[in-house]
This record gives sequence, structure tokens and C-alpha cells, in this order.
Amino acid sequence: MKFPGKRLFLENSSPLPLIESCKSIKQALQVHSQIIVNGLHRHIFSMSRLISFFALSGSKDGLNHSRLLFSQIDCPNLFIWNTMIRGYSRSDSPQEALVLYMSMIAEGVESPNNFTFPFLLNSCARLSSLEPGHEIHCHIIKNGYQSDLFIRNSLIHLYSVFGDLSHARVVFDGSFVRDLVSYNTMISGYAQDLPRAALCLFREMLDMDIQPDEFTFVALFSACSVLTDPQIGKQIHNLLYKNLSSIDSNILLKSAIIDMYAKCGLMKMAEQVFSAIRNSKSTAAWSSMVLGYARCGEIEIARHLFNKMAERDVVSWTAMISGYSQTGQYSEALELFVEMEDQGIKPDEVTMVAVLSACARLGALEFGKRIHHQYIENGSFDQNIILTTAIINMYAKCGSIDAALKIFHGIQENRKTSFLFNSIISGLAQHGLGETAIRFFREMVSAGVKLDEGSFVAVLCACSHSGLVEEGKKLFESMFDVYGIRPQMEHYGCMVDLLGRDGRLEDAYDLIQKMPFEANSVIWRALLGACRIHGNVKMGEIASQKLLEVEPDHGAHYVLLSNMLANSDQWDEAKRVRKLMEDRHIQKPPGWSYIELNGTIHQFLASNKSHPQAKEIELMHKEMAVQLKSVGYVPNTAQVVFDIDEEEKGTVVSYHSERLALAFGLVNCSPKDVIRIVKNLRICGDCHSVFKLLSEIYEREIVVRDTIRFHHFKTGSCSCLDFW
DNA sequence: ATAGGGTTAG
Repeated sequence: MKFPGKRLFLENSSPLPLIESCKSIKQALQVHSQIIVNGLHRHIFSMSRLISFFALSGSKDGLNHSRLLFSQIDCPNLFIWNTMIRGYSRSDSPQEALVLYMSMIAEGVESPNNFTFPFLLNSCARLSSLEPGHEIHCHIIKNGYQSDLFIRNSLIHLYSVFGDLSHARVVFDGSFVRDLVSYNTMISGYAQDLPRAALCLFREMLDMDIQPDEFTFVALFSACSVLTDPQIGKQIHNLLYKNLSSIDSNILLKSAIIDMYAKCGLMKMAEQVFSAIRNSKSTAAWSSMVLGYARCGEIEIARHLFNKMAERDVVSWTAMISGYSQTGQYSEALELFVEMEDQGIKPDEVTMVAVLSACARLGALEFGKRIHHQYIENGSFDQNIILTTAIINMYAKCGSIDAALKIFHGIQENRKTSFLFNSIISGLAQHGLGETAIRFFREMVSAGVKLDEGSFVAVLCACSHSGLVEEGKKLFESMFDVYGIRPQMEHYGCMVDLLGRDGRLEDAYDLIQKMPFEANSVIWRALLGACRIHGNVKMGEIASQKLLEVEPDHGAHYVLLSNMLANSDQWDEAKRVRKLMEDRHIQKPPGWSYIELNGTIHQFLASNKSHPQAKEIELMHKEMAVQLKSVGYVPNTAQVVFDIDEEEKGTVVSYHSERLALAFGLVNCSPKDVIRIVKNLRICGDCHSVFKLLSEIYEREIVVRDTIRFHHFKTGSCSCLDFW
């Protein structure tokens, strides 16, 4: 390509206007060569113009080229140093800005000025540690620039980025002059973590007669999104209308409003704003709509919008994936993630969190492991405690508590959050490792990590799964007395479970009576479970009746009640309950089990033989029966209440979904592999005995996750020690 | 030549 302005390079003429009019790096390179040809490369002013162009071009090549030119200058002036620092502050390697700054000081020719520090602080704000930022702050004071408004505003930004809002506020409050930018920066800093403080500061800003602009409103809507308070959101929206003459209502602002309404679940309002911009391809606004609809349960509308998007970025894909994940459609979430990978879109931390959460809920260990190894272990992600928590949660919920613990122990003490502790404690609880769970709980307390409702749910669960009655009672009492956390329904549920399993049914019932709220189905189900274990039919019937009142549409409750009656030989009553169920057209919820093989999830429904490998599975199933018979096993059909003969009952039990999944696992997994099964209901008593026997017969380790906990079957026994 | 913005999350 010929550059049009060649004739400008006459003797004594300056190439400056040309550099300014360059539209591309390529053109600028041509100008550069012309400068050299004309001997102007010793001309410091031309060179500094050229360096600026390349350094601020926004491209990596441009920046590298400017560095090359920079290194050829003997004694760069402050403007050139500043320009280089500014270039790196926006690049992929902001730490390079600090390196340059240090060498500038080391050379001792130039000292930093009021322009240097905002660029440097911008670089610091993009590093992974606040430490360099602190050092630069010291330099600012040493050089006497602490009252410069631009520098103060950059400092507020720096501290907010690292979540140190109190420090940001100290800088804000210590400024003699505060302008619109000071307020906007501070309000944006507050928006995500302290939304109420953001609104307060906005009020203060109005009192000080500082007119808000579109940036202010974007931050305010972001705060309202966090608050999910539609009242306040609407108020701010009205205020925006009043100020509209002075405010540029751009697409970013509209996106923030859409996001606010979507987060508040007001999809009609969101739709109104969205209709004005739906033809533009604002991916943020579309993504907010997608997530908004998904969260309202309108997953099909969400998917429809997602499909119609002109362009999808990571955020859009993540919105749809977490939409599936948050509405319980975990397989769909993973499927969409694979599609995203196929399209060559790189997931980010947030995508990983959504995908790992779906893996955890499904018990998809292989899938979760792949994500961990492929993206996170050799990955480019920052050390992010939310992501680490998601990984630990995935391993724990998928039955690999050892892997979870190993990662947990590798985390620095000061990075351990409540979420992290709660997650590992509930993982330990699910595995029946009550003592260890309590140890972690104590560690959490002594480390000064804040306890919350979730911490107590986790630790009380751990007590109940391990039969630690006295510890559980003490912890429950200390909850409010020591930690000031008022027990909620979930905590009472744990206690009912804890007392009930221990056979203290009267105590459990008393606790339900004394609770400050009406018991929900979870509580009655816990009591009923305990009644079944301890054979207390009378209280069991009370619990069942209550269950039918609270949730009359839930088939499982009818089954539980009729089981209970049948077990105490009240066959007529049992039949009556069955009849009631039929009359109300209530279906028994289907039992299913998952097993993962090579990253694919295979689902088995009870008595369903439609799997592609049905023949092999059936053969293995027969073989299992023969083996069981040879060790003298007799089916326990206590939990089958159908009015059928004994032999048939045995057949029904033997086709439970977990058995089919196990047969599939024995056919397909290599002998050293652990067979991992996830069930949507509690494992039945007979299957539990059978799995113990088969773990010995086939010398296999089998892990079953049911709705309550994990069962590790090995050499003829189960980790739950039959306490479940 | 300098400062501030929206979307995803356990």
C-alpha cells in the first residue's frame, strides 16, 4: 500500500500531521521508516509523537514497537516515560508499567509528576495483589502529590477494585475537593458489596448539589440489582427520567436498567426497556434478559432469546448455562457447555463456577475432573476463592472427599471464607465424617471466620449423620446464645433428624411443637424416617398425616405411609392409602440412578430395560442374583407394599434403578475403577445389603450418593455403618 | 497527555 502523504516529507517539513492522521499500525510503520529516511529519528519530538501513537494504539504489536523505539532513545523525557507507562497500564501486562517506573527512578534523571501516578495506579488496579498499589501510594505521599484530585480519584478506584472499601472511603473523605468523578468512583465501588452505602452516598451527592451523570446512574442501577429491591429500582428509574435532559441515555445505561429489572424478576419492565434496544446487539442486555427469564423459570423463553442473539460472548453462554444450572436442569447445563467448547469460546471463571455446580449436583465426577484439569490446573485463571470453593464442592459432592480435602489444605489461611468452610463441612457431613466436620468447624471459629446460618446447617447435619447427639445439642444451643444466629427451619430439621435417629422420638416431637414456626414437609419427613427406623408406628402415622396435609401432591408421602402401615401388618389401612393415592391421580415419583462413564451420564429408571446395552445388563443382573443366592442372601421386601406375592416383590426390588446402574457399571468399568452411582431417592434397605455383599463378591469399591449422604461400599461393609 | 461505567457467581 502506498502512503498518500509522501510529498509532505520535504526538507524542513515536519511529519507530525501525518502521524496524527494515521489510521493503522501499518501506516504508522511507514511514517516511521520515512522519519528514519529523513534523518528525523534523532528528533526527539517526532520520536515522542511516534512512540505515543504506537504505545496508545491499543494493540500488542503497537506497544512492542513503541518499546523498541523507546529503548533507542538515550535519555527519554518525562512525557515519554509517562506515555510508556500509560501504554502498559492498559495492556495485558500492567506490571510492566511498574517495571518502567522503577527504572525511571533508578536512572535518576526524571521524577514522577501528577500525570505519572494516575497511569501507575491504573496498572496497580489490574494486578492480582494490592501490595504494589500500597507502595505507589507511599511514593505519592513522598513526592507530595497526595492532594491532587486526579490522583485521589485513582486511589479510590484502586482500593475499591481490591474490595478495600473502607480505605477507599478514607481517601474519599480526606479530599478537600470532591467532584463528580470522586462520587461516581466511590458509588461504583460500593455498588456490588455495599449497595445501601452506594445509595446513601448518592443522596449526599445530591445534597452537595453535584449533578449525577449517566455513570452515576449505571452504578446506582447496579446497586439496585444487588439489592433486588424493585421499589428502590423504580425510584431511581423515575429520578433518571427527571434528569434525562442532562443525561445521555446510552445503551450501557439501558443495559443496567434492564439488568436491574431482570434481577428483581420484573420481566415486563425489563422487556419495556429492552424493546427499545433489542435490534442492537448489546450482548450485555440480551444476556441479562436470558438470565432473568431463566431465573423466573421461563427457561424456554430464555433459550429462545439466547438462540436469537446476533452475537454471543462468554457472558451470554454463561448466562444460559447458569440459567439451566440454577433451575435444576444440570444435564442441559453441561450439554450447552460442551456446545460452547465446540464453538471455540473460552470459558471464564464464572462459567467454570456454573459448570462445576452442575457437576456437583449431578455427581458427575469425570466431567468435573476434566474441567478442573483442563481449564483450572493448567489454566489462566486468577486465584479466585469462589472458583476454588466450587472445585472443592464438586469433589465433595461427587464422592471424592479426599481430593476435596487435599485442595482445601493447600489454601492459604487468610483466603479461607465462610463459604469455603461451610462447603467442606457439609461435604464431610455427607460422607458421615462427623468428628472431622466438627474439628473443621472449631478451626473455623478459632480462625475468626464468620459463622452464618449455613455453617450451622452443615455442622448439625454432620452430627446427625454420625450420631453425635450431645455435640449436636450443644451446638444448637450455642447458635443463638453464643453466636447470635437465630435457628431457622433447616436447623430445627437437623435437630429433629438428630434426636429421631437416636430414638428420642418424644424429644423430637416436643421440639417440633416448641418451634416458632409451623413445621414444613422436611421436618415431618425427618420424623417419619426416624419412626420407621425405630418402629414407632403410632407417631409415624401422625407424621405421615401431617405430611399429606402440608404437601398433598407428593406421591412419596403416600408410599411412606402405606409402607409404614404394611410393616405393622395393617394391610387394610395400607391399601386404603394406596387407593387414596390412585383416586387423587398421584403418581409415585420415579426412582432413577445416574452412573457416569467416560464423561457421559447414563440414567436408569427402575424396571426400565430400554438401555442400548440392555442385553449385557440383563445378563449381569442374572449373574448378580446367582452370586447373591450362593452366599445365602434372601431379599428383604419390607419396603415393597404392593399386594403381590413374595417372589414378585423380590423381583421388584432387584430391578431398582441403583441395581441396574450397578449392573451397567460392572459390565463397563475396569476392575480397579470405583463404581459411582447417584440416586434421586434414598437407597432402599435391601439394595443397601445387596451392595455390601456385592462389594465383597466382586471385590469392587462402590460409592452411592443418595439424597441424604454417601455410602462407600467396600469389602462387605458400608461407610455409613448402617446408620442412615 | 491524567481519574469513573454495564453483563455472569459459591
